[in-house]
Amino acid sequence: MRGNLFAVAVDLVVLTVRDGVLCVLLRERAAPPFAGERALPGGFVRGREDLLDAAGRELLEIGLAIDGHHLEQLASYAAPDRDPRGRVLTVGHLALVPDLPEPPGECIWVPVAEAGTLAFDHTQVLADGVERARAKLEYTTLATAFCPAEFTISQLRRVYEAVWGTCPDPRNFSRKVTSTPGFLVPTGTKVSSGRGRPGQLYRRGPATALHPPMLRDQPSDPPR
Amino acid sequence: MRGNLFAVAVDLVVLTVRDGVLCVLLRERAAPPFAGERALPGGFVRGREDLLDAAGRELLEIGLAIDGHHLEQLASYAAPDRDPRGRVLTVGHLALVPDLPEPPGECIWVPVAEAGTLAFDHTQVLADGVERARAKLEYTTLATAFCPAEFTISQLRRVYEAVWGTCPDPRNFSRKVTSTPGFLVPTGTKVSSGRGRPGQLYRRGPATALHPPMLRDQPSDPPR
DNA sequence: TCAAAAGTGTTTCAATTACACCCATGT
DNA sequence: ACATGGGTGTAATTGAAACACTTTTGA
Repeated sequence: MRGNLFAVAVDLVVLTVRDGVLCVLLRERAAPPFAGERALPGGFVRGREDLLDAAGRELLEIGLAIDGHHLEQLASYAAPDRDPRGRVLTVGHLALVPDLPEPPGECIWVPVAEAGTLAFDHTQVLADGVERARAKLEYTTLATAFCPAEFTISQLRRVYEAVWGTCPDPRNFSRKVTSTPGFLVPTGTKVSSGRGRPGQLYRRGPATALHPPMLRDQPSDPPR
Repeated sequence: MRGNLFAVAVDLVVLTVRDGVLCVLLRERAAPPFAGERALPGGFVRGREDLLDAAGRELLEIGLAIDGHHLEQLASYAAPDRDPRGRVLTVGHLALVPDLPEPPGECIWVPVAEAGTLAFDHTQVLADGVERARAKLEYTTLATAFCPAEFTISQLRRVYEAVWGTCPDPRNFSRKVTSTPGFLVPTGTKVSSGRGRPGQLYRRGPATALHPPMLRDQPSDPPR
């Protein structure tokens, strides 16, 4: 078998919305390389694991339950000098989780806008993950992955505002999501958010696609 | 460094449109494993190559020039038993080329609908590649990657028809693509396609995104 | 002259936008 | 009572779908 051998890692772009701000889960590296710098959580693929299994295990080790969370493969990165220890290919994964009371494991939540430069090529992996999340909010129902099991339309709208930085008119947004079949399932109960009229509670519906899509004001120009 | 070692391969989903039919480039495997079966062209990553470099080299070895062709990473596949020789991770790539007079190299053009079951997990890789191409025609100008340097709107429309199986009304399609700034650049010359009124010739413009997108009648429901 | 393909004009319809207005609740 | 957020009604606007019709070529 020609070709050289690689260690294969999975790295996780775990995104959430905290207080209206899109945040990513980062870990400060204890050991070299890049000791002391911030990096995406991740680790090597073990034994007979498949990629998504390895990513799920890393989520578990961080302290996040697997099921109920969105987890998908992003892209692979294998520049020859990306890891000084040798040839390491990493498969970036995107995980979306609802707001959690405490940062899990040894990790910290950092606003995406303040993430700065990360270890390895994780700056690029993070950028790709955020762009993927932004794009998918347009044409899928993925925004619910940022919400707890039951949520109001306001909470869902705040997800769009945090991820996109903007969002359509609240009243039209409400109509759009409730009129898409299978997007939201009303629970029948209402909840008060402190002030104002209480909102209807919803769960995720079975729909995944959004037709027609939700429109951003100035969508970014993705590379072909 | 924990974790086991992998051989890393790149496999290519090379798509083109021949006589109005979406075709994929396949190679019959000479050596085990899967000897005699059809597979996607590909090979192991060598030396200090990055992934896209390795995919470009494979394209060259097949006999296709690199530049001018669209080439992008698709996804990685690493199921533990996908290759009987051991742990091999493959990074699928998508390449789009215009119709070529002869099938390059040792390869054959096979209509995607007749590809059947391929070696390894290449059936899945092909399906993912086709789905990516279908999706990208909606919101990018990628269809021009299937066309030669100069082409008519009819040729471009036939790309949509081949890839999607359907396409909007020819007259509205014409308006849509010509009214999107930067999609098409008229060359000023006309060309006759045997019968009927000659059409205007165009080149690719600098635009990559399509806003608003081209709409399919029944878009497939992509996994979240 | 006719068939075939390119391209324009125009009507119809669906969806988004914008915004006036009412509803329900906490203070 | 009133501020605050939830939600409905509705007109204006935009863009796509549908299709009649003209233009330009080859046979």
